[in-house]
Amino acid sequence: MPKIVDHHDRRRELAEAAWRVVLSNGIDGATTREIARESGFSAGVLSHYFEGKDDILQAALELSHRTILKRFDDILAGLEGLAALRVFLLDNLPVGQRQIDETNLEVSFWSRALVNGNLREIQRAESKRFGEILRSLVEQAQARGELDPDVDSREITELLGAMIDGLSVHALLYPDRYDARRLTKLMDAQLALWRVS
Amino acid sequence: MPKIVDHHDRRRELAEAAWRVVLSNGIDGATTREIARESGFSAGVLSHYFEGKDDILQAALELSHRTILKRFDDILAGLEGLAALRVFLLDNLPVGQRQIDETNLEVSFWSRALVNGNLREIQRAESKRFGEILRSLVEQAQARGELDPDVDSREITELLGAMIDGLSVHALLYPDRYDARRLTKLMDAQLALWRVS
Amino acid sequence: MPKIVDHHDRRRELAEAAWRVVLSNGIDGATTREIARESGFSAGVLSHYFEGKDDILQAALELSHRTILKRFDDILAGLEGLAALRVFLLDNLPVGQRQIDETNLEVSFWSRALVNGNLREIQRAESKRFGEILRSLVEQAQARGELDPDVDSREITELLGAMIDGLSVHALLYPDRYDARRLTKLMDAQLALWRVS
Amino acid sequence: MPKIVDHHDRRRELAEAAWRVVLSNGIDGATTREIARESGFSAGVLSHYFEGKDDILQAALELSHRTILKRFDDILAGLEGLAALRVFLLDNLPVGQRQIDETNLEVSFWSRALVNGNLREIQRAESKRFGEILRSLVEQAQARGELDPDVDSREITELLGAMIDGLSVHALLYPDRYDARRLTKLMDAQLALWRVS
DNA sequence: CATGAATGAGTGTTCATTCAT
DNA sequence: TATGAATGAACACTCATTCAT
Repeated sequence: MPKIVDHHDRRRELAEAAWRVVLSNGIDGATTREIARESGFSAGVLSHYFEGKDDILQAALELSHRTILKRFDDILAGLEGLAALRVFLLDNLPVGQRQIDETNLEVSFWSRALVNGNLREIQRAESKRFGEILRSLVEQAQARGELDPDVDSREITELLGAMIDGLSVHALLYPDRYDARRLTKLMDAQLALWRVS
Repeated sequence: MPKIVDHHDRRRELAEAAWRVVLSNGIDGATTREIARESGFSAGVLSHYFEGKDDILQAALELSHRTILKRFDDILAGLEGLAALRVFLLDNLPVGQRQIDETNLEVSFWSRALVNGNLREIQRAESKRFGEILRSLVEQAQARGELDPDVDSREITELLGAMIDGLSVHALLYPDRYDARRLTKLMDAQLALWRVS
Repeated sequence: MPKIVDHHDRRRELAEAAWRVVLSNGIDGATTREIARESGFSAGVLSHYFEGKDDILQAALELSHRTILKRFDDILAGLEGLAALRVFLLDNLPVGQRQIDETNLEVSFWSRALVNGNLREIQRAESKRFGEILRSLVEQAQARGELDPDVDSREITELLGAMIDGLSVHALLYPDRYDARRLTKLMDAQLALWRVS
Repeated sequence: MPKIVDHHDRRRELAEAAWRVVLSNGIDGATTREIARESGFSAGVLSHYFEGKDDILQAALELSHRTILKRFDDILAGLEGLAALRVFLLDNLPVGQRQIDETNLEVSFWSRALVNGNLREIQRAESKRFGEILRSLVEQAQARGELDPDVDSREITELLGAMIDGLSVHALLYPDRYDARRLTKLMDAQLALWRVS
């Protein structure tokens, strides 16, 4: 019997390598050779686990999404209402190295998603999942009277979602202008706008 | 007797071609050959006016920035306070084809700027100019009592700037979810949060 | 207690798979992976039974030759003279699916045989066996007075042999121009040229 | 003004290199790198003149066809009837190095034509042109009473065409069995079968 | 005996860049 | 100044082959 490798595990391992390469080299510098090198395998191995380069990059993006989604449970455990919403929002800003990396990957894929339907669909699905969680948290906070219940929850959700991505890209491009404290302060200020006086 | 060519004009001409190619092919599909073809010149001509491909792309980005900045004067002519601020913000959302194209180019460059110091500097400078105009408009609106004067103008500016880019990328990636009307409504809703009651 | 496998049988099994792959994919598209897949075995098994890819292809060719030779006995059973010769010739033209496949394989190997001594030797040996049978049938027909006995039997043999391969390649490349009836008619016409008036 | 290269000339030059590489390495060993090396140019130059590898190989085949067709005029000049037919047939057998090379190329492409529609069409067209010339020569010889006028000229044409290709492939694969003299003798014997007694 | 993971050389192809004209 | 022929490194990808299990 040959060495048995779990196909799923190896795919993940290679997708993680792709993830790291996109972060360090940019998405344009993420060549299959470099991904293979980063993974510690030879170049040919990629073809056993992926259809091609696009497939690897998609897998890296989806891996990042899955990682982020999984973390939400831990983050939100024991929290409710506005407190949960705030933690959720702050965790989706580049306030720590982990979040910086995840956001970096996301932004790296935006330019490609503009001209690649597959990537756009992946991000659309993630955006939908993200929006649903966000909206549910917003409505919970409204129900508890912590946020103005008279404002359409969809409006709040879309504004907060846009704020997340807008602050994220600014923080990544101009890290000297937006450190974790500033991001937190800005997000709190935005939330405060919907507080009931 | 050599043909006299305005160096500056020709650079602009080529940068415009690069601009169009980035929009249609994506920034990864923007090859020098394609830019040359789009410009109507031969491939070799690029080397007379640009250091290399990066230089062409930088020029295209800077051209887009200059075009946008020039338009602000027209847009804001005759307007003051909140009205001016609102028009300024809406003009920076992808509400029309021109704005969609400009935003598309901007987003296309973000991924490269993450790993390219030159591009990052260009965008930082533009962001600074943009932020100064925005802040001045915000403060004007505050001074006129149209926006809450007790909120730090820098805070409002940064939130609005983030909102612009966040809504922009969402509208580009998911155009079915964010049409011009929705973007306008959302931006108005955000502005209303700072209205004095 | 190792599993007992008849080495010879397994080679044949794999050679048959190679035979099928050459037919469906062309000899250039006959990869070891595809041959393994077609055989139902894993890729690595080929190395246990063959020296390498060339060896597999050789085995497929030899298998085809053996299959063809074996069939001659059945075909010629009970026939003599010109009738036997005619049946032999027609059976070597692409008049049915079996013959089409066999001819297809043969033609597929010609290009490789031009630059591969091993394959050339295999085809030379087959050609020799084929020629000997053909000549014996020709001489039998001559002896029976069915074909002109004054013509050198080697000459008739070589012309008939060339005619077989020439018609074969034409029929494979231009199947609309040469169906089974036309091939039969042409071969009969050629034979008739040596009939004694 | 840059060095101006006649596109058609350079294509021909490269197609000739491809022609030589197919002869020396076989059609499977005809890599673009090797063709470029043989041409004396770098690998990248091929893309300026051909769509891809298939296009180069097609061009090599078509070049060979054009070369052969052009020679017919010289060969047949001043000849008529059976004499012309005989010279035409002999020139299409591998009796000299030039003909050997041309036939070699042709046979090399047969295996690919079996699975490649483009190549098959090219060879079909050539076969059609060849057949038309052949038939016209046959009919001329029949009209002059040099060949039996009672035999269908199409039948003679198809048999001679098949004989050409059959003898050709045999001569290429087993050159020790078929030298120029033998090929000539066999072709003459075949022609004699239709002579009027 | 059979597996299939892994290799790495080699493939066709693209592309930014150079430079003689 | 503008051309476009030519370069050659780099790219994604394929594939025959090896070998530990």
